[in-house]
Amino acid sequence: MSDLTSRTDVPTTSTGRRVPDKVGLEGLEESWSQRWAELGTYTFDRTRSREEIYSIDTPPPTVSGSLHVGHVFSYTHTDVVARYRRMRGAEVFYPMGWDDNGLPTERRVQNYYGVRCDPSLPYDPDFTPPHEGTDGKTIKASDQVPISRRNFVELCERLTVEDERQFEALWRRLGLSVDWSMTYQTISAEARAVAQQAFLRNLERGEAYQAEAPGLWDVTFQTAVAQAELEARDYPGAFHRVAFHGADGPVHIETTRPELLPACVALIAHPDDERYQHLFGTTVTTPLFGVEVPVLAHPAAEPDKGAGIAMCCTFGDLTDVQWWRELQLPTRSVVQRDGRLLRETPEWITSPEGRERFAALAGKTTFSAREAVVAGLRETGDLDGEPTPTQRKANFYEKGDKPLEIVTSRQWYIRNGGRDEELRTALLERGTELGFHPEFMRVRYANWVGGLNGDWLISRQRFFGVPFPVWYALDADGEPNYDEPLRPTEDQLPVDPSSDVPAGYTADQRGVPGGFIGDPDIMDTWATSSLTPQIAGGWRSDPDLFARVFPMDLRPQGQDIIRTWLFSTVVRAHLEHGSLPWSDAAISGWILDPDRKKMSKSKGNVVTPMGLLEEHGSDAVRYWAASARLGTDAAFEIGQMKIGRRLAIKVLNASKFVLSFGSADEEPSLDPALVTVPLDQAMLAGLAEVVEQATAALESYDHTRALELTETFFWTFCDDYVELVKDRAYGEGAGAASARAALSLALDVLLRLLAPVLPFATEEVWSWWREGSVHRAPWPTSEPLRAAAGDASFATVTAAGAALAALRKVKSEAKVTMRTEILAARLEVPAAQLASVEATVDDVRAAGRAVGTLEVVAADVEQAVAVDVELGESVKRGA
RNA sequence: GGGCGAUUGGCUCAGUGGUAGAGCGCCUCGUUCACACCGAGGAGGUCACUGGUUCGAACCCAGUAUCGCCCACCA
Repeated sequence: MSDLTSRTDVPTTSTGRRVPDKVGLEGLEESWSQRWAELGTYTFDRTRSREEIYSIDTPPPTVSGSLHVGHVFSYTHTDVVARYRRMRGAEVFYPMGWDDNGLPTERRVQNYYGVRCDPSLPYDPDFTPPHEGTDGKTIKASDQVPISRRNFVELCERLTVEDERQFEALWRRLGLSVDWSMTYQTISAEARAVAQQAFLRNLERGEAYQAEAPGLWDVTFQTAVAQAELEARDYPGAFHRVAFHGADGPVHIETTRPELLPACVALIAHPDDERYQHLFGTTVTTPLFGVEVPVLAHPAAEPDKGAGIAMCCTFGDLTDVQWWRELQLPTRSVVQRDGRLLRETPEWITSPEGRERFAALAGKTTFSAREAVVAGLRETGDLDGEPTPTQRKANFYEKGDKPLEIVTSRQWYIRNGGRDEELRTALLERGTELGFHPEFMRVRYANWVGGLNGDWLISRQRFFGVPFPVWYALDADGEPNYDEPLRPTEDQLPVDPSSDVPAGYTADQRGVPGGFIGDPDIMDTWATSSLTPQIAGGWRSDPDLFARVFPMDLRPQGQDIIRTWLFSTVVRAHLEHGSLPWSDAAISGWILDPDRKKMSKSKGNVVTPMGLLEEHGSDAVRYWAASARLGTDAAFEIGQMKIGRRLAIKVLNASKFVLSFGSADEEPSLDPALVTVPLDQAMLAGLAEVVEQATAALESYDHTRALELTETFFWTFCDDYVELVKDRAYGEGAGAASARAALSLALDVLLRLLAPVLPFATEEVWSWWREGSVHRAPWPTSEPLRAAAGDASFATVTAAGAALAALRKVKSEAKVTMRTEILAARLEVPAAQLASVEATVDDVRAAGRAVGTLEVVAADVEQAVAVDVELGESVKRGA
């Protein structure tokens, strides 16, 4: 049994043939995926050295998300690479991860079990959820039972087991050559420990820091949002022309956010703007609220925008933040974290009328506050004209549906070059060291890094996720000391500061003066996902393994997450290891539906991947995926899968035929010395060329070109070469032996060339006549083929094929069966092909049933043509 | 506004300086001896547009248009 796991570095001696009478694709996925599992065909051998290993940082799919054909598409690309590298002799490290961290899982667990995470609660080891599997029904927040973070994580792990099973079943059926004993989960204790350890080291080196600063905030999810998660969307708004009161009369500004009037801290115009020179240095008062604010000059003000003079509020947009910071303006925030205005009138509004105005707005949403402010401005006559509707761009959290507000909060950041020229340059340099496939994806990295405007915000005010592993000492007044966080040691990780206690404290000191509190926040999912090489490679728990796989060779991923996953992984590896996380990145494109739109659930055209595999067969679906080059969007095309299916079936049938020659007890010979006939040598010469070109293509991550070359050769091999030699191969003697050896040699090579794309059909055929797995067989090289071919040229096969086609054409035009004999004919061939056709004329005769005289002459023709043909009696249908 | 990619037969895509290619679809025909999940033959394109370079351009250069995506733009 162990023979299938052993490497076949040299062609094994064949042990005869076990070709079934009937061949087909049905059932190959089940039987082979099971056998591969039993035999450990893809088991990773961790004794190999770094030089012998090819390691892949596979994207962990979000298990709570739905399975999508896009997954099948891009994971097939990776598997083709993995199988190729394995056959090239590398030990492939190809673990699968499950991403069960983050909002999608949080929501599912809430609904599935009817619970809600409350990190302030203690762990309950005997907790039983109130519901179990509520069939997608949403449980109202008020009905959800609050539980500790640890209980919540346990439920998550329980729920995702089922999701993972489904994914694994799909991947096995698709034929991913993953070592299934090596999977990881992004919410596992190990992943949490890795994320916390990496964070603590960042903290120690000063790469992670806390800051109280204005930042983008989602009022629905009530969490801070990072630059990478922004999405600019069109959002309807209106310009309001509003009068401020100056000493010399009104000063008009235009704003889309009149509700921020109470948060106004200054009016700002460009220093060169002549219209406002006389106002610089003076003050004006805000309408309605009567707050005195200065008129200031700043170059970021654009004279041709709006009125040319802007109202600076804390905070309406990122320009406000810039002005606030650079002009050292006061902070007068009125929008709270829930998206509503302050409930109490702020102290900077002093006039009784202003305080009354604000009191009427207190606690309102920004939307109703805006209506109220506009009504007020109308009343006082400070609204000049009517609001003009406009379509503006606003920043949204990619999962949210309300525009982001800017609020001040204490957050954790990791330095990513966003405010540090030296680090930015270093990270841009890393980008140039990384091999992007395709190359043009590189600019997306450079654009993103070049456009960063701040460090990486990694803290989230959510409940489910990896907690920050720090506590803060409370002083005698109960105020936390944020400057010196209390840290665990690395061997204590993972910790949950909401239930674990820092060294030197006892549990009853939590939250009391002189005691401590835990950091309430969790890390952004990218803070964990950016460490997949470290998690999968055993950075923390298995340094021996890590040394053998890191830095990894390949990161396959989608183009949409270059700015997030790819970049953040580069940042973490750069900071922790001073290296790239991998040498190459393979970027897959989108799947487009027939309307050329990205396939999505909302379009209602989602096809379940398992259904696709069941209907068309895995090899067929893989063929479709492998036909699309990296970085190129591909159409979801059933037709392409049918072509793949046809190819897989042809592989089975042609192989069966090739293996049928010779007597049953005779072993197919792979002896190149037997190949003596020019046509056979010419075919092998062509195959040698294909091997070289396909190998070069795969080395440069161009699996599509490799497949195309192989496939084209394979069809020519079947349609022309096999047809030409089959009569001879049926016979006896040196000619027959030559044909049979050439057929076997070609089959042996073609199966290996096709194995990465069609793992099931090729393995099935391999099992008929060879030992071991084709997927552990060595990738073919051209040398043995060239040795057998001598100086023969594939042009001979082309010429003979063209001659055969000319004979077929006569019969096709005469509408007779191909078995009709040709009693006499003259073949006119291009002069350059004359020698080739003459050398192969016996095979051409046999294949064309040219039993009588066949004269071959050179003529001024572009392609071989048969003239003066005398056909024998047509074999009619049913005759 | 800046950038990246795409634009080739009805469809999906190759082709990156030397007389337009493949597969699917279509048309005609054939077939129990590997394969009807088959085979043979055939029709079908001024290579988005305009200009330039060149003996010669689908391919190089400049510009235009359309589509997709990334980034920026929130007064």
